[in-house]
Amino acid sequence: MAKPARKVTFEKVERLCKERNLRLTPIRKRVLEILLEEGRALGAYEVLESLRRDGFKHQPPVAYRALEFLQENGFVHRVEGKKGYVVCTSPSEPHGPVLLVCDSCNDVKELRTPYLNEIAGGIRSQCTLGSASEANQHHAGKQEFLVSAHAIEILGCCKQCSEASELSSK
Amino acid sequence: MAKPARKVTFEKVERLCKERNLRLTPIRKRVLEILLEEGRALGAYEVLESLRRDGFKHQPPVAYRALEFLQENGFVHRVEGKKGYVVCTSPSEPHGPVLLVCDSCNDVKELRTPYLNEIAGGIRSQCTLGSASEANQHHAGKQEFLVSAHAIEILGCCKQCSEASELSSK
DNA sequence: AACTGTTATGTTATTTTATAACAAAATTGA
DNA sequence: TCAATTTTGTTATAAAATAACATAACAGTT
Repeated sequence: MAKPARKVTFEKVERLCKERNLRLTPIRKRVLEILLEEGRALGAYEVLESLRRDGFKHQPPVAYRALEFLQENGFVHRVEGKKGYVVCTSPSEPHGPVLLVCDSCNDVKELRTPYLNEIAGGIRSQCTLGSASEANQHHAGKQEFLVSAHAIEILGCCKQCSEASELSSK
Repeated sequence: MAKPARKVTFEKVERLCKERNLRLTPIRKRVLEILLEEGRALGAYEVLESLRRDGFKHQPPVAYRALEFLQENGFVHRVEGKKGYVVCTSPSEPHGPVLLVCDSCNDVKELRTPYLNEIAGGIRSQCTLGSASEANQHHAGKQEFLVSAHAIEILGCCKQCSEASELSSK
């Protein structure tokens, strides 16, 4: 079930890189694949370990640079609360992420429009890649604050983990 | 101008600790003061450096433990994007923070109700201290995700820094 | 006051996360 | 093919966070 979605995302990123003249080099491509395959928030050193297994160079900067490239171009989101990275589910429209982060398994679901619109009031591109909702800009405005981006992380417990803990408590 | 507000906050925390039978020990008290005096997001090691200057013990766990205590009890918020900590402006009502974080000076403003309500749809206590907005819980529900807390960080440039950069560019 | 369980502190060491700096290689465009 | 730019390789280190365990302080009994 997950495979087709992964393939779609991967090809979309490839297409976007072509369109934007970005170089999706082997390392960058592999890091994207690793994140897609895992489907949850991965730390840079977890990515590094996968690169090592794949025979790639695996000093820290290798992973950090690839992740930086993917993040700067809107293909992955940083999950601050987990010090990790996760693939963006709608890389073609720049946006600040709204992430559902499972505390127990690090699974991340990204809320998409219309959820995102309802919560944050619509996306508004503001700087190169960062973005902010109109609602946030509006309220921030009263504080005379110029919004460039936002990060919304909602912590809790995903369906799988809830069910697992229910079972074990019986 | 800032002094009275700091004093108010400090005394409110002292009162809350008394009410809740929490031990606001000298170290914890000093860390709270340090954060109040600085008014911006401070990293644990910055706090540590202040403790050192004040003659307190200053190994990393000293700061981390005090910050953990203050955070768990809702007196400070963690600023994930800055790996820092900032004093909560409404410690008596548990809530997930909505923070305006200045990228250039680390100044943090916390949006309070009604901003918070408008943006996130009202506060709803859900676990011991974490909390989540009804709106977030609602949307998360469609994903069958049990919300326990949220972190909303809005990045940008504060008034002071905007003005400073306007001046320097003339 | 002495005892006991609990909470907080002191301390050392280590782990985890992230970046600086610079050389070498690959790629792009003229 | 040359020059400029970007990406990669590599070493070293910095910065942030925690593990583990000993000691001390405190709270509530007797």
